[in-house]
Amino acid sequence: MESEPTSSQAGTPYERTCTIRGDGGRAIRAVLDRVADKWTLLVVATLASGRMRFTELHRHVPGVSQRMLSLTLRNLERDGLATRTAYAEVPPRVEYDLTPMGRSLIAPALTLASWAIENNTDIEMSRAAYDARTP
Amino acid sequence: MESEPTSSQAGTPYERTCTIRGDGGRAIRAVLDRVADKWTLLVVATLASGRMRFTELHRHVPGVSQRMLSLTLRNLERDGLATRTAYAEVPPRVEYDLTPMGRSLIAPALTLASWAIENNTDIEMSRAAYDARTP
DNA sequence: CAGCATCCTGAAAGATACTG
DNA sequence: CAGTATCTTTCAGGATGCTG
Repeated sequence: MESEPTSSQAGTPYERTCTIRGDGGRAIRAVLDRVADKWTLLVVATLASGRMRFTELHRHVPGVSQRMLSLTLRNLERDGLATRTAYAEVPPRVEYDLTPMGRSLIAPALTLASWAIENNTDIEMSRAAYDARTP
Repeated sequence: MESEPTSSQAGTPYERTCTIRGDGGRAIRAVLDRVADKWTLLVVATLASGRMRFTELHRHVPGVSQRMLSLTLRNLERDGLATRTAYAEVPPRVEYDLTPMGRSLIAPALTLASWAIENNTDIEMSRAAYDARTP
């Protein structure tokens, strides 16, 4: 990782004003590296309604491939955000569920999602306008 | 042996329980496509303390290349999250600032960042444990 | 100073096929 | 059912050099 030359600019007190990157952005990096891929938040959001098995998940998360779902779930399990329970039955049954930590991610994600919903139109329009005046 | 009949899905009323993906994930997709790249949130966070010019920004966002900073800023401007003001001087001076909409993104981002800070250690440990038992 | 133009790479993700 | 195994594509992002 990178050492922090935060002292480069002693005169700027903005680190105190905005804790979002008080550590040089390491926190943001961490959370983004964790959840900013294409499927993680979607899977977490789907699991938010309760435990679910693989195929169910596959149906409920539109567009995800088996491969990506599999990878995403494994990472969630690895990070301690979801549990995987395999039942020794035939046919096999595997159920996924959020851990308390996984569930604690829902609220922050929801905040962001709400922001997205509220501002989506404005952003869309801003883009269109920008593209229109920029050939 | 049938275990308990996982009462998870009765039809699918979970869309009401969890607005995070009530639209099939389009909102999440939208916001992630917007801010989940490597630099956007960091730049927004940096601009949160006030308007800044290019080189200043370049110094304050550790690790960013000129190219990526330039691209990030252009996208922020395009999305209506930041403004770009060029002064007709020599040498040139260009200042960037957040728009109200851009500023409104800070709080949600902060929520997520806080979650990251709070849970980072647990996740790290979970990972280590997972990797240890998975050769 | 504030950038754009190029070239290049690795990692993420999609498509498809196969299995315990 | 619940996944792997491969192969291929894509493209974000880094490195470098040049300019108004």
